[in-house]
Amino acid sequence: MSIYLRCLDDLQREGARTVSSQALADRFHLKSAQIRKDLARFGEFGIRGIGYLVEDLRRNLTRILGLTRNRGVIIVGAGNLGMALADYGGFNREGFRIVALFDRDRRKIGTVSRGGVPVVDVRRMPAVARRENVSIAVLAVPADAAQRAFDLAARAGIKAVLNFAPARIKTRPGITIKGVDLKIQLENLSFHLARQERA
Amino acid sequence: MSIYLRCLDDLQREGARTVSSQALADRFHLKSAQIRKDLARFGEFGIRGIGYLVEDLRRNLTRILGLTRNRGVIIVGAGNLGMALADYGGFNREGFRIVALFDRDRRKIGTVSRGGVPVVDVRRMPAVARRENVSIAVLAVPADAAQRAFDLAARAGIKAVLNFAPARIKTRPGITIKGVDLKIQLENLSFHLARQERA
DNA sequence: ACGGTCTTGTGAAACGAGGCACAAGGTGGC
DNA sequence: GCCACCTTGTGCCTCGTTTCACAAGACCGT
Repeated sequence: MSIYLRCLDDLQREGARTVSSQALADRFHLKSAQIRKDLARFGEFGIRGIGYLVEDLRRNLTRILGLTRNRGVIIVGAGNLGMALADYGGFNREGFRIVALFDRDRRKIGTVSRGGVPVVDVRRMPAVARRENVSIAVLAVPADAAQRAFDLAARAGIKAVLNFAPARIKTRPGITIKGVDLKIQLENLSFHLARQERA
Repeated sequence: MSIYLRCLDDLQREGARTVSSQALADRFHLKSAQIRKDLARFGEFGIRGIGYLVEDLRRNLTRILGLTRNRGVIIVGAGNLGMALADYGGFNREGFRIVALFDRDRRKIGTVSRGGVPVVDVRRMPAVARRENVSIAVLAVPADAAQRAFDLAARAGIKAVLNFAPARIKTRPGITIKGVDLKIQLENLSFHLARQERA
């Protein structure tokens, strides 16, 4: 549902001052009623006869998504994956701010990623997380270190976790965890392929 | 739905010869009826009074998911992300086989990743993909190269694409595309956080 | 000022996923 | 052989989500 926001950014860049639910629906291969229902859940942002004011709707969406203040994010694990995620795409412009990478390897601690994100000793995670008021952590560690990394993040006051490690993590109440397991993604693709091939 | 397979692997390692839908349900915090419905969609694998034969069900699931022959996978873009994905976790054992990384950078071409995956000139993609009968590609390139990479993969006969670039790609009929956009993931987490904070 | 034409918001209908309960089928003990 | 006991497959129901259809509001040309 947050992909609407991305679309609004595009529209704003294109200079559109207003947009109708129908126009949005076309962009997403959806029905216009769906768009209206989604948006109406959080208040009446539209104007009948006109549509939605792009600028206004964009502000409201960023507020609803909790992106008013740039949320701090930490990345645990400064391997290839962690580095890649740190330099991914310009978050820093749009709602998120990668505060630091954490690792145990002494040779990595003290360096910075190509994008300028510092690599910090994992033991300093609680201090840094609290000082910068970080509530989101990304786990980019090997599978066998995932649970430990999670526990550490939990102790550091993290409230939401994005887990890239191919491991099932035992969470605890009050912490949202979302897994991004590449193998499952590939299996879903393979499943779709198998269906098509049978048909 | 494909996470069942992972569970069956675990069970087989534990030496279980048979498993009931109830036992599976407990592992996933689901109801037993759900499991049975899911499995019955593809045929009657269970035995009344006994449950499911682990070995047998596992074979059937891998067949349904199209993993009977290890599917070949290519990765486009040999940056940090591509390298990390290539060495991710032991796919090669379980259904997928990373064939090659592709890149345009001459300094990278000819090298191999830590896990032993070779980096190949992007112009050889069609030849390699067809020779190895690859049908899945992973896009790990910058946003501005994503569309070009996709077109290239399409010409190479790729039928399914996993896109890590933060860009919307114009697909074409017959090709399944699945986006894994980190920013959207983070926004979803932020949304959940915002909801909790308001409550 | 006023009819025509947009577009939103929303009640009603259609659809699909998830859960319950039970008949059918199979095992093991006696 | 028979009976108590399991477990699957499936018809029914419930509930949330998507879709449709329409009244209410807002602009525009005349």
